[in-house]
Amino acid sequence: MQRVFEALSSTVRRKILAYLSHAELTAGEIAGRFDISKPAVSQHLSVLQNAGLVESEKRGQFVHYRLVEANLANALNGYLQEVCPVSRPLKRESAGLKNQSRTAAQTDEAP
Amino acid sequence: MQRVFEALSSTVRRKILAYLSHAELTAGEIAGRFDISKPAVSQHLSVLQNAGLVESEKRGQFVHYRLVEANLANALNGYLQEVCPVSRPLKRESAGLKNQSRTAAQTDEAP
DNA sequence: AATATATTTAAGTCTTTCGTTAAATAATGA
DNA sequence: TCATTATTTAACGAAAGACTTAAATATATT
Repeated sequence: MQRVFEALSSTVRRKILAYLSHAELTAGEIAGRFDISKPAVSQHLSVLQNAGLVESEKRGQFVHYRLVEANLANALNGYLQEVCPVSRPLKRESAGLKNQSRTAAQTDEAP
Repeated sequence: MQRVFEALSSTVRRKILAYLSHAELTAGEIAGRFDISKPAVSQHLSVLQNAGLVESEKRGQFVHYRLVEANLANALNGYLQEVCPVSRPLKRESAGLKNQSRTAAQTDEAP
């Protein structure tokens, strides 16, 4: 929990997760999408991996990274239900979603 | 988005939110639940307030803090829907849309 | 074997964050 | 008014985080 939220506190790391949500990528492909050095990206990937949000597999000389969706979803949904108990805020929550011009959904999402 | 995740990256701040999920509390009541100084807690409350996760109201000499559940839920659910494909089919289904696949843009920052 | 490519580790700097104590602000009550 | 209580602001040092470049490791190529 601590590591997940710390991992998510960085814009670069959230962007990495967004990239990985579309496709598995090598470390180099990820680094190529940022203006920072490869070692810097490598460190960000370590943080994400230690948080359980990504996993890596070495194939040949490349290291492929992929998102671990379940861990991200469980961490965020779990925390949400801890702090925003489902019983109480359903109506207010979906009203808020509509208000923010995001399509309202996921009020009854399974864990 | 940035401020929300930065706010959530601290254990103390997540605990404050947990306390506030059960009841509205004054700054002093919150500070009394931690072993750090009152100014430290006050700063944490500022971070939470700047992130839109809590709001405060001064009544007499006390400042009462309460959780803004909708903002927390929207931030976390919104991010999850961006990054976790599993949440997207549900979203489509409940919205009755026949949207093809993921929208490629909008990776991180909210519109 | 020698070289090139992909990635990580190491070491150092710079900035940010987290805590502290002391002082300021504001409401309460003797 | 003066003192007390509640809270925040200010200033500062210690710890942590995010970069950098240089070096190490591992795989592929010639």
